[in-house]
Amino acid sequence: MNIKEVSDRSGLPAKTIRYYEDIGLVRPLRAENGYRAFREQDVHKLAFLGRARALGFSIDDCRTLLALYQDNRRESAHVKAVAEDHLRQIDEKIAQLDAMRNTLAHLVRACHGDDRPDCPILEDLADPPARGS
Amino acid sequence: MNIKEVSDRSGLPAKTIRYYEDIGLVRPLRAENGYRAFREQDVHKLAFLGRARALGFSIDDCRTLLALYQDNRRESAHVKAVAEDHLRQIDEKIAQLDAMRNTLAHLVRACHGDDRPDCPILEDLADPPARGS
DNA sequence: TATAGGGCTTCCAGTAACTGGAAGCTCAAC
DNA sequence: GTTGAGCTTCCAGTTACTGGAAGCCCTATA
Repeated sequence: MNIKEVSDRSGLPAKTIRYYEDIGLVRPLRAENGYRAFREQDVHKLAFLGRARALGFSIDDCRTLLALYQDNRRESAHVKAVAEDHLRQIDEKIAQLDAMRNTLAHLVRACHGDDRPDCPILEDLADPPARGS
Repeated sequence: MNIKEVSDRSGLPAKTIRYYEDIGLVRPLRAENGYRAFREQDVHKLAFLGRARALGFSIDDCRTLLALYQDNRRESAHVKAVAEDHLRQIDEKIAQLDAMRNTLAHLVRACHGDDRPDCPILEDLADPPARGS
C-alpha cells in the first residue's frame, strides 16, 4: 500500500506519516523502487496515533500508549495513569484559558470600539489596577 | 538601568528581554561598555508586553497592540478588533480542550486501572465505536 | 595588584510537531 | 517518448523562548 492510500485511510497527511516514520513510530517496509510499502498493521497503528493525538496526547505519550497497546502483559493501571496525567494537564490548560478569557472578555466589554483613542484594554495593559488587596 | 533590574521590575526573564530586543519589540540604549541601558519607558513597554503575553496575545498581536498604544490617534475599534479576535481563538481552544476532556474523562472512568491488561482506553484508541448515527 | 565572583555580552542549538518547498526518481497512460 | 501524478530525500521555517558555552567587564577583597 502506498502512502497516499494510507493517508486517506488513516486521516493523517502523508507528510505526517513520513515524519512518524522518521521518529520511529511506524516502520513500513520498502518496495524495490524505494517506495514505502505499508501493511494493514501500519495503517492501524497510524489511525491509533491519529486518535491519540486528537485527544491531545503528546508524541511521547503516544509512543508509550502504543507500546502498552502492543504489550499484552500490560497493566491497565499504567495506561490509566498516563491518561489521568494528561487529563490533569488539560484541566490546567482550560483553567488558564478560562482566566484569560474572563479578563479579556471584561476588557472587551468595557471598550467602546469606536473612532476615539480612549481604550480600557490598552489602559489595563499599560497599567492594570492592583488585584486583590 | 541594567538588564537584571529590568527583569526584576518587569517580571520578564533577562533572556526574554534580550529576545524582545532581537525581534525589535524594545530598543534599549547602549552604555559605553556594551551593556544595555534601559530607560523607564523601556521597563514600561516590557511590562506591557508581559501583561499582553499573559493574556495569551501572540508576539505579533503584541507588536500591534504596542503600536496602537503608542499612537494617540488610534481608534479604539482597532484595539477591540484585535482583542475580540483573540477572544474568539481562546474560545475555540477551550471548546477543543473541553471536547478532549470529556472523551478522556469518560475513558478514564471506564478503565479499571488494575494489574490486568484489559483497557477501554486502548480499545477506544485502537478501534473507537462509530460516533453519531 | 592580582584574582575571584558575578553580571553582562554574543552566538549557537534545542524545544514540539509538524509543514512547505525544491530537486529528482518512478510509474502508468496516451 | 513524453507528460503528469506520485513518490523519494533533504532543508528550512514555524512559535516563543530557553539552555549553555565562551568571553568581556566591574567590583571587592587579600
